[in-house]
Amino acid sequence: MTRSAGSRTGARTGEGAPPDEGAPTRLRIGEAAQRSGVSERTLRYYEEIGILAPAGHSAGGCREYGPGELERVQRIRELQELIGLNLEEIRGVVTREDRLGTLRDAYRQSEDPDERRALVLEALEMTEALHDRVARKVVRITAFRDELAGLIERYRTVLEELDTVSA
Amino acid sequence: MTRSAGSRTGARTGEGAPPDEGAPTRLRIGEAAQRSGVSERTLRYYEEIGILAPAGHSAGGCREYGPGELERVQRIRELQELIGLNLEEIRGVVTREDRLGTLRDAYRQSEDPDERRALVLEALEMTEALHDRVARKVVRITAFRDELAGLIERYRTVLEELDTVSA
DNA sequence: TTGCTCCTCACGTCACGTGAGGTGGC
DNA sequence: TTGCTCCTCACGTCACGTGAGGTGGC
Repeated sequence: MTRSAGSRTGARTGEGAPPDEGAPTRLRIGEAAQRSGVSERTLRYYEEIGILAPAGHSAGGCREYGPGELERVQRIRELQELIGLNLEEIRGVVTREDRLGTLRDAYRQSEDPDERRALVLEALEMTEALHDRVARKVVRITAFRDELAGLIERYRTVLEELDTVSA
Repeated sequence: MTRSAGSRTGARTGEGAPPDEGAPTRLRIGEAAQRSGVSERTLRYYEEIGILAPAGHSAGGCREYGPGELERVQRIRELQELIGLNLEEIRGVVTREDRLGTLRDAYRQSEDPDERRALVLEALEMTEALHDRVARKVVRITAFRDELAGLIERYRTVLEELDTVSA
């Protein structure tokens, strides 16, 4: 409930703003959407289905997003666009990553080592599976790119022939 | 209306079938869907919106697909999954490719050379635009793959550390 | 006749898009 | 007060998924 409502326009047009007071930059939904390249609706929808919560709310009830949330949007988009996961699958991935994140918190370093090991192993296997999917897609898309390059070559040849004939 | 209904099971389990009678293999929607890796509904939907027509119909009214249609499905899928075009954009691409295809028909070789040139030039520019989009995506997805590989490395290191500590 | 695949509606779903109508801080 | 951005419904859309109910050839 730390009342830090304002701070709009951020570091936009160099205005000699005071050096950060320590609190990370909080953006309202409009700016957050623009910077992460999605729509406001998308951010609200991600919140609705529980895969991305705002860092907090302003006094007036506006959603506020920090850098961590923007990174999360990037992650979600990568998993969605580059691998082709749906949002339910993505929930599974980011939930596991969240649990892993808690491992790095200092006050949890003393937790059950077996459980820690199991969690890291699970994350390793999940990431390997994702890597495989991406690697296969890289193969397909590279082949497709080369196919298009070949097509371009042929069109150019045809054009040259058409020109030499008409000349 | 060439009545060639039957020919199911195709060249499935080596049955010593008579060597092809010349007519290209026609598949009904079930086999066609399986071979191109999409659902029957998807093939019907593509027909509904006018981007893929069956090669013909059997006497009983069943849709029949030839090798050309299966290739077209592949093309549509590449444009959809690897570039991220929607079906309206895909319609634009395949329509242009169709017009280009008519250029190769012998009985049309005598058409207006200026129009031919314009068509090929148009196809060249369209393909270059597609190539650029794919190339950019290759960059992104390769970076993502490497990022995942780095994550895997780190998880493995963490696991080793956990093991040496507990040993 | 029984199985299988096919057919045509037609409603459901996922991931948002797009207004409608209203509030709230500079 | 005027502008702007934000809010919450709520219906629309795209690309299919998923039965319902029925026909047709081996």
